[in-house]
Amino acid sequence: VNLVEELSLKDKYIKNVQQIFIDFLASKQLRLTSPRKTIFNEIVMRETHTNIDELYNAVKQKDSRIGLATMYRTLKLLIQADLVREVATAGGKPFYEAVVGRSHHDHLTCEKCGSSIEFNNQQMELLQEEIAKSYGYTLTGHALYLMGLCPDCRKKKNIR
Amino acid sequence: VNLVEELSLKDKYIKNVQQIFIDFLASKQLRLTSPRKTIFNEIVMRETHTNIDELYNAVKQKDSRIGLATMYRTLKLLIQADLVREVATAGGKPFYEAVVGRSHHDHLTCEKCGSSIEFNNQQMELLQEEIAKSYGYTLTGHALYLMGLCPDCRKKKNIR
DNA sequence: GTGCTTGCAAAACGTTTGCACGTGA
DNA sequence: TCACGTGCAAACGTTTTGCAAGCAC
Repeated sequence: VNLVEELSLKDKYIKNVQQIFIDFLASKQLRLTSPRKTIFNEIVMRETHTNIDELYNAVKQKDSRIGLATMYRTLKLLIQADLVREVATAGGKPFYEAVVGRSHHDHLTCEKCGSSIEFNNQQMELLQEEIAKSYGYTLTGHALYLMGLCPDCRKKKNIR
Repeated sequence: VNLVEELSLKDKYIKNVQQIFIDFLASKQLRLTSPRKTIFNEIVMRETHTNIDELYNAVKQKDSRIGLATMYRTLKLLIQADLVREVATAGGKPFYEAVVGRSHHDHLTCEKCGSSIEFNNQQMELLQEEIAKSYGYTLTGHALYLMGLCPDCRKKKNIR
């Protein structure tokens, strides 16, 4: 696939996801407005999680008239529509990430420098199913955060 | 062990943990005050996690003069002393739980009724170590939240 | 045209901080 | 004694909300 094809594939993909959002809105008698479109595109395009500030800056660059309140309101809609997930963090500020089109992953975060790796481990997924089942639960989702020291920070720590 | 013995064992246990807190305070030229004692007892006695509101209510009942600010300040100290852990939640309000004397556990929560089971799975712990290592990280901690439907809620859902 | 949406500013919320007064070591 | 600790209230940063004007359907 060359670059042009790739771009058009991505476009098509976003169109499809956008349809999900439109249908969701329609089902609640809500309207597809320009701010909602802008915010939708900004978050669904992203490859990794972001926080409100980053997202709002990006949105403002596309349309500087959009207010913070609209960000929060639209984010809530996207979460309800199951297109975006809000993840609570230790620092208090949650981050947001697109759900559709992103393969499932968990997070491995360095507690020193805050850098974060996303990983996926099939054995882990299976084990979780098993544990839930053993308590009579049906697993519907999970969140796993591994905290650690990244190679860089461990090196620095040893030198000091 | 009869009830009286059990109580005295628990007392002794708390005395020991209290000593950790006292030593921690001393090492920082901090003082063991009456509010700190009250808050310490209230959280270390608890078998499961709580939030600030529950904790503050309990503390107020013991000594109504204690202010919210002191709650937060003392909680911070207990976290620094590694006696309490703060856990971020999706709803925004974190919860707190004693670390010492509580064996390690993860959470399995029903997304319908909110009830929560604490579990521990050794295989899971080992697998996490492995994953971290495979990315060059040293694992220092983790948080795992399984979401699902508890047996009761699944039953109800099927009937409807 | 109707009623959902918006930006703005104000309010609300949880948490932190400055300060004068209290208190433990 | 005197530095640390406290309660109170004010400040803070984030998120939500009320409102009048705007816009989608």
